[in-house]
Amino acid sequence: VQIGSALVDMYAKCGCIIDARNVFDNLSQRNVITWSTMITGCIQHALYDDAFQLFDSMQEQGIEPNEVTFLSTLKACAIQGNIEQGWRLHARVILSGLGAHTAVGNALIDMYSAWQSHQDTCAVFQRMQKRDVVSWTSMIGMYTQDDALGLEGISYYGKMKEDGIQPNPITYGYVLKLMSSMAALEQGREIHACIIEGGMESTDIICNALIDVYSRCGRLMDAFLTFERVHRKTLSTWSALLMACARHGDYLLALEIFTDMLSSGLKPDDVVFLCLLSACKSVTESCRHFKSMRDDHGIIPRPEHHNSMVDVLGHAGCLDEAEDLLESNHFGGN
RNA sequence: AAGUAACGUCG
Repeated sequence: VQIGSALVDMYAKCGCIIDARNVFDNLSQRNVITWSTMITGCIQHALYDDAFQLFDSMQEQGIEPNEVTFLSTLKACAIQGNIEQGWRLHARVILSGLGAHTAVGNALIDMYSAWQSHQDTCAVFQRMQKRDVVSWTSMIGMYTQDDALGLEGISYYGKMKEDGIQPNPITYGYVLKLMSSMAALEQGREIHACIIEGGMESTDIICNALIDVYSRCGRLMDAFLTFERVHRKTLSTWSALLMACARHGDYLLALEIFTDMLSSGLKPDDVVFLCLLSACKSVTESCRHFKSMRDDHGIIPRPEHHNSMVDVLGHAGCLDEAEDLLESNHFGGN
């Protein structure tokens, strides 16, 4: 059974979900782990219907889902916004006696938060018996969805510390995001001090968040200094810096950054181009990058890219061209 | 042998 489960897992993680399924179907012995592995594999490949069919079949065959099974199926409901299935799972969690399981509770928080059901999220959180970093961090994360709720998010950060739970870089990533959206500078400094105290000031996730904070405060230099400290620069890192240039109105600098990024070997994605386009001031530059994105990098323009172009055209006073572009934009952007 | 929060654009 163990070998079988491991095989299914291996194929699923290699991206061969078909092979995983073949192995799974041909196994003579399957336990909860085998089923959960297969279900998780399907979910990672966005095969949600298959996942839930398997979830039903396993029970028909007398195998009860355990906490791990619930963790991945709840996540699937969160991602696809499958409300009926999510409620059903929540009920099943309670029936299975897993109502007090911390990780399962966290998955529920995350699901309701992804659905934007504020009430349900809070209800689950309050009923939890043991809350860990993930529970608190997920709550704080929920409050980053809406700028108006920033203060509430910060209050969770305070309560978390009172509760003796140590925030981690992910927590601080969210907290910094809240701070910058509220433009709370003094509080931001306090947080920064805590981050340094915790020895987390050089973790990539925090640096990426800091680049953003600095750029919103107009501190381009600090954004750059932070950028230098990032060990593994990802697309997020680069686009945060591109946005910093864009906010600063420095197209040439953005272009230089973009070129550096290309020579570092990373492949730009649609978001990187959005940032670059938002730094463009002239129609020629903007068109050039737009075409290069589509033709050289094979990225299908989204409505947002067109909108970015429309902005530049508008600023340049080319209203007719802007209108043409808007009309050719069939994706419903404005 | 399976598992929950993870940083960038606009939203």
